[in-house]
Amino acid sequence: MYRTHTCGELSIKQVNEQVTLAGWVQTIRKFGAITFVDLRDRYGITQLLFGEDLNTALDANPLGREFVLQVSGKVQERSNKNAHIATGDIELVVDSFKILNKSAVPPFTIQDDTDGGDDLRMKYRFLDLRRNTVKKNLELRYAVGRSARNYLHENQFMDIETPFLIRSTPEGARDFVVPSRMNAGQFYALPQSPQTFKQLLMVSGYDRYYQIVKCFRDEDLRADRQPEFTQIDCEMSFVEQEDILKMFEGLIKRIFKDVKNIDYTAQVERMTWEDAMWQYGNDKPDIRYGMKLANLKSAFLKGGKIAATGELINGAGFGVFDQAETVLAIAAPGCSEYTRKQTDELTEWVKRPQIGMQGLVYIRCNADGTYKSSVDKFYPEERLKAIADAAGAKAGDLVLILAGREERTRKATSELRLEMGKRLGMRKEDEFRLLWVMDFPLFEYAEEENRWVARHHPFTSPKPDHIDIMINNNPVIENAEKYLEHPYSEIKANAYDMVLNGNEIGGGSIRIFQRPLQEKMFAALGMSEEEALHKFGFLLGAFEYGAPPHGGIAFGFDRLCSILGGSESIRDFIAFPKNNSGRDVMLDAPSSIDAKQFDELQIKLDLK
RNA sequence: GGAUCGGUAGUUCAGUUGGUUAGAAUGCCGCCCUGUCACGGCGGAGGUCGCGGGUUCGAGUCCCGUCCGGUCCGCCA
Repeated sequence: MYRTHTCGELSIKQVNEQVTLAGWVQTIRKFGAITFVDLRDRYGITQLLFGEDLNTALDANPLGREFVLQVSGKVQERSNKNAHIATGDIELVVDSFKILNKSAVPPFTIQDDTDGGDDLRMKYRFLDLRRNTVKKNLELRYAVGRSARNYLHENQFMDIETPFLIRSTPEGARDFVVPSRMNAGQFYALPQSPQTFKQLLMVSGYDRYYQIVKCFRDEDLRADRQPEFTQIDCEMSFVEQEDILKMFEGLIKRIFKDVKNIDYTAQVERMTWEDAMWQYGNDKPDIRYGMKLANLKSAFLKGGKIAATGELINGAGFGVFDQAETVLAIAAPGCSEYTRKQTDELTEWVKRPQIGMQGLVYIRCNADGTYKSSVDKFYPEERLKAIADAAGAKAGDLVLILAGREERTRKATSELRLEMGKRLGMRKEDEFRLLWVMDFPLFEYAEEENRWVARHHPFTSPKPDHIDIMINNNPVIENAEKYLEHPYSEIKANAYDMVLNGNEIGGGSIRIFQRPLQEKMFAALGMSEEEALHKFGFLLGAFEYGAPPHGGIAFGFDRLCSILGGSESIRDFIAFPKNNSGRDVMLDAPSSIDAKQFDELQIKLDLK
């Protein structure tokens, strides 16, 4: 027997018991004849005392960091207790020990605040995983998964596996492809999601399905995006949107309770996509704080100067505003005292290429009721007050105004709102606010391809009221610049995203379940009948055989874990993640393959 | 595809206007220490300044190229 206890469980109760532990050497503290060794395993740390009995004195320094050690001895109460660790009341007086394995000196310290950089930690990820902080993240991930499984199981969801080697359908993200040896020249694709399989399972009558499943997308990475990632993938039959929203806010609330011990009793708020875009400038608003976007129509800003007659002079305002397609503002609370240096810095911030604005106009709403702005010469004070009021500013606030092309300005103002929220400490890590964003547009117009693309995916159903618009109109666009005037722009989808603190953690829809509508959808996306049959014939065929009404949702498991764990990066919550360029630096993958493998696949490499 | 920051001891970093032998902390090795838990004390080893080229009397420092890593934009139905 290698051990009788783990390194995390001994306490005052076991005093005088003879025990055996096994684990890794965390630290060695030598004091002449006696030596303290902290022994670590997955469960905790126990202090070992060598040398009280001279037989076990460690004279020749036989141990090193991360050696694997088996020790036996008696548990004794410590004279100096350590309140920082669970086993701090006791120590193990070693009477015999065995080095089970030696260790090379690790390239970084195995501690909570390691001295290792990200790159090095990834290369030696097996050592990094020994660290308490990383272990905690994986434990949290396990807890989230377990909680989800329990909830879904209790609600009659059935875990069914779907294949990883499937057919490539170049719609949406790029596929990872895998060559087939037995079918030379042909390739499997790894699934971007099990979407069509779970819909087929609905046709098969498994009316509540779930899977915690790997998905693969060959797109560029981010701190919160990996090429292989995990979804909590769910689908239900005989449901309306309302049923799904209730079921899955229940899931998230359950996870909050199980994992964070948070009773999320509040109603999960709901917002239409349109409101989200107007009020927050993006489709995943962080509603932990206000600072909503105010739309200052350029007409309102025009005519700043006042003629002798008391009338406003049309078009005499700040030229940038007069010409802008959109003028948006936020009121940063309590920032009226910002120094020139600070406002200049914010101006530089919005001018960065990632934000891409030309400049930033501000109005100080001073505590004494006066107004001061960077465009004073264009607007009299009462006009500034009117603008500030429209932006929802109070005395002491700083109004920040951006102007330009609608899409860019909206995006930039949204970013500025998030940045100011961060700087003002309004995005509190321990506060969680859920939100459903609903009624997304069904289509988006892809200018490069001159066609409509599905905003969610091509299996999403339109709002019942909008089905006629889809059926009765030709998707072809005569004038690409005026796509907004096309009836398809009006069509809203039965789709919903769950947003947590400004992050999209899940999204889904009520699906199309009738063949004619699904065919119409493929046609709307510019697919010919043959093409649709070729790519999705199996699904269209299945819809002929009694497909039930159904819908579902998929949650980004890694991202959900990272948010619950208070981290920006999902890599911390994945045991073996890829780096920024999609590489596994530990395995040094991807790599080239043997000539023999190419032969078997009948593939000749000819890189451009 | 683009922007931007970084690469100096095992590790994390500092290194002034281009100027003597490239430093600190930590880790590592040795010695001392019977109550530490970030132990302490003394001593020691450890460097192709990512790589290639250029400017210069002289380059860690300036210029060009390249590789690697981080973050972001595009992309991610």
